[in-house]
Order: sequence, then C-alpha cells, then structure tokens
Amino acid sequence: MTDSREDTDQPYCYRYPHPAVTTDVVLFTIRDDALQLLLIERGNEPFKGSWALPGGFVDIDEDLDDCAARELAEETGVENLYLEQLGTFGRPGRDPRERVISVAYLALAPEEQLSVRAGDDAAAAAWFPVKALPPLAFDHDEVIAVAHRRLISKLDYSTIAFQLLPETFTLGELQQVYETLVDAEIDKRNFRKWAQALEQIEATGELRRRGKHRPARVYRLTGRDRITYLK
Amino acid sequence: MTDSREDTDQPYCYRYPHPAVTTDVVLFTIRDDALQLLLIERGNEPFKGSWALPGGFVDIDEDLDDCAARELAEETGVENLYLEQLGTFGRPGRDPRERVISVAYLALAPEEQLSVRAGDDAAAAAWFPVKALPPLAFDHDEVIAVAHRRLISKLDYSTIAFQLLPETFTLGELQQVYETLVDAEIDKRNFRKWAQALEQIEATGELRRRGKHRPARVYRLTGRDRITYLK
DNA sequence: CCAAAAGTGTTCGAACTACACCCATGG
DNA sequence: CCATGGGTGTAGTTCGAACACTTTTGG
Repeated sequence: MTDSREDTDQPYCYRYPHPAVTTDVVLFTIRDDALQLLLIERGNEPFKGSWALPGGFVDIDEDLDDCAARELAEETGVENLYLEQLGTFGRPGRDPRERVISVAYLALAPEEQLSVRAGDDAAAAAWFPVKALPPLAFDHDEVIAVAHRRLISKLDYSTIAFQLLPETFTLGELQQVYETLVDAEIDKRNFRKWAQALEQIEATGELRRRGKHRPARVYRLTGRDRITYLK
Repeated sequence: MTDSREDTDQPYCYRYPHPAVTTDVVLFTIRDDALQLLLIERGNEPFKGSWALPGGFVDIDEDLDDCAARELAEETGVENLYLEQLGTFGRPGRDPRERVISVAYLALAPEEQLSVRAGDDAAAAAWFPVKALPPLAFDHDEVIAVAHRRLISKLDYSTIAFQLLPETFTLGELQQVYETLVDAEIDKRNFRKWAQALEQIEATGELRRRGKHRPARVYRLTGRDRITYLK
C-alpha cells in the first residue's frame, strides 16, 4: 500500500502513514412489527458476498456527518433522516486492505419514508430483523451491537423513538413502536398517560380510521426538534 | 501536502487522499474543590503558544484507545485511569495544516494519582478550572464542552464520579465531589442514604482522622468495575 | 351483533425531598 | 470548651405499576 511511490495510481503522499477513514451507518426502521436494519451485500473484495453496513470513505473535504448522510442517500434514496454519531471503530486489522478507521452513525427513519435501492458498489440492499442478522463483514456485528444498545438506552431519557414514526401517528402506533423496541407489552393506560405528560405531542384534530374499530386521534410532534431529552 | 511525490520526506502514498487521525483527551480531575482539566501549551505551529488538549497522531498499527492512553501517559505520567471514547471531530478546516480527524476521549482521575509534567512537544502542561479556560487551539473548546456535558449527564445514571476519588474515601469526600460537579449543595442525609443504597461501596472498617473533628468511616468500591450503570 | 382497537381513573408502593440535632475529635 | 465536620430518621410528596370496562367503527 505504501511502497508504490513510482506508481502514478497513488499520487497522495504523506510524511507519515495515514489511515483511511470511513463512515458506516446503522439505519434502523420498524417493518412488520420488528426492528430491522439495512445491510448491503458487498459487491467487491474484501468480504465480497457478505453483508455489511452501508458506508464508505470520507471525502477529503467532507464533514463526517455529511459523509454519513451522503452514503445513506446513495443507498436509500432518503434524505433528512435522524442521524447521530455513534462511535469510532479503529482496531488495527479490522479491514484486511489497509488501516481503516470507521466513524459509525446511528440512523432512524419510518418505513414509509424509505425506498431502498442498491447503490453502485453494492450487489444488493436489504432489511434484516435485528434478531436474525446474517454473518457480517468487518467488525460490523460489534458496531450494530453498540447501536442497538444505544437506541434502547436512549428510549429511557429521550424522545428518540419518535424518529421511527411518520409525521402524524396515533397513540396506538406509538405504543407499537415502543413495544417492538423493548420487546415487551406495555400497559395501555400507563403508556398513554406517560406519552401525554411528555408535552411533546399534540392532537391534530383529525381522526384516522383503519379497520373495523373505533377511529384513533391523530397526533404530531409539537417541537421542531428531532429529539428532546427528558427531565 | 499531496503534490510532493518527488520528495522522499513523503514516502507514504495512496490512491486517494487520506486524512490524518489523532486522539485528544479531556482529562478532568478535582483540584481545590473545582473541576479542572489538563491543557498543554503548544510548542509548535499551528496555534503555537495557545493551549490545547493533550493528544497526538494515531500510529498506523495502534488501536485508538491505546493511542489516547499513550498520549496521556506521555503527558501525565499516569496509567490506568478511566478513559472512554467521547466522539469524533472532523470538520474540514479544523486543523490548518491538513485534514485531521480527531477521536476525542474523556478521562478521569483523582488528583492524588496525577503527576503532570510537560512532554516533548508541549511547552508546558497545566490545570485549568473548567470555569476559567484560556483561549484554545483548534476546536478544542467544542470538544471540552461535549466532554463536560457528558460527564455531568452521566452522573445521573452511572457511578462515573467515583473515578475522581482515590481507592478509599469518606462519604464526605464523595459528597464534595458530587457537589463540585453539580455546582450546588446537596443534603447530607439524603446523599448518604443514596450512596449506601447504590450497593457499590463498602466500609473498610478503618477510620480517617483529618482535622479537629470526629473521624470519618473509610469506604471503597465493592466491584472491580470502573463504572456501573444504575437502575 | 360481533370483533377489534380506542379511550379512560384509581389505588398502592417505592423513591425522592425537606428538614435539625447529637457525636467525636483537635486545638 | 469550642469549632468542625461526622453521623443519623421521619414525614410529605411525587412517580411509576397494576389493573377492567365502555366506546366506536366495519363487516
């Protein structure tokens, strides 16, 4: 990698060795009442044919957040989703090609806003339930584990879960999201009391009729903030 | 930076431009009943003469955590302190020399264990109260702000503050640490009740006599864990 | 009229807050 | 003996957990 000064393919030279830097994105959504995340099938070596997180190299003049958003847009066709930096993974040897340091991001979006299509260097893109992941390239299993823990623990003290819902939603839908995330049933009355006490949602006044039962009130988030921290 | 292929000073060449990667460490301690952090005076350009976080470039085969620990050991002469990854700062232009992406760490240690001496490329190393920081190099003011927020918010749901105390301590000392961190007085009885209920500390059986008053019971942490998360 | 989700209050225990006095020591 | 920090309990309030029935609609 570093012994090819004569090779005009490698015109970027430094006094000391430099690692490559990538961003990888763990994009969660809820599909079929299960927490799922987006993976791409690698079209190139290393790990060709394995599944991996969407991501790629940071352009030399590109901010890290922008890189994550760009890579995601290239993979999912979606912009303007929730994105937060998760942590940086840089164990030597995690990429067999060269030293690669990866800044991981946690992303959330409602299923409705996602239209996934395979990008250039991906053979395929697909959703997998967090509970049934395929073998993964690099250390992406570790990255996903950290992302999942972070998401779950943020439920307790933030409104992060609202990022998994579209702009308007019913309290039933909200509860389903929480139940999926914590993988347990929640008492309906307590949940609704809690949700209203947040002072983060307001009724739109509309009703949503879906199926043969009483219509539900429709809510939206009050603030423009992506997420707010509680108490 | 990248146009010097003929220069044997720059023997490390790549197909695409690579950023440099550093670690920077925000090391907090409590001195004189104030939360203070370690800064070094830069001996070289850029920002020569300004104060900056201790840190430096990641060796090409070095893990990120190891790099942070090494840089810190070089500056403070202390090993085995609490270190957690804080976040990665990579805005283009944050370093005027070249693209530098910095993985920031939060470190904590009791004053007793620190013997700070200026390292090689630092003109001086010194402690500054968080409330009275000098002008800082790069985006280090931002990094410190993030570190401080993280420390304060972790007080609520972890035992991170114990990392600011030596192995044995009295409840009075523990309370002083918390009062310094939250910058407020805490009710003594409630605090002690809370501390005991944690089930994280045990009396050593010894008494500590300091000054003209009743001796205090000495405690230590029960677990070997650095920090535990509460509830 | 039946199935299905929407909607709604009360009671109990646990956890947190506020608050004041005696104790042991050094000087 | 006095100044200083060490050490202790109780009452009131707030917050979360458990728990069952009526309402409205579509078919």
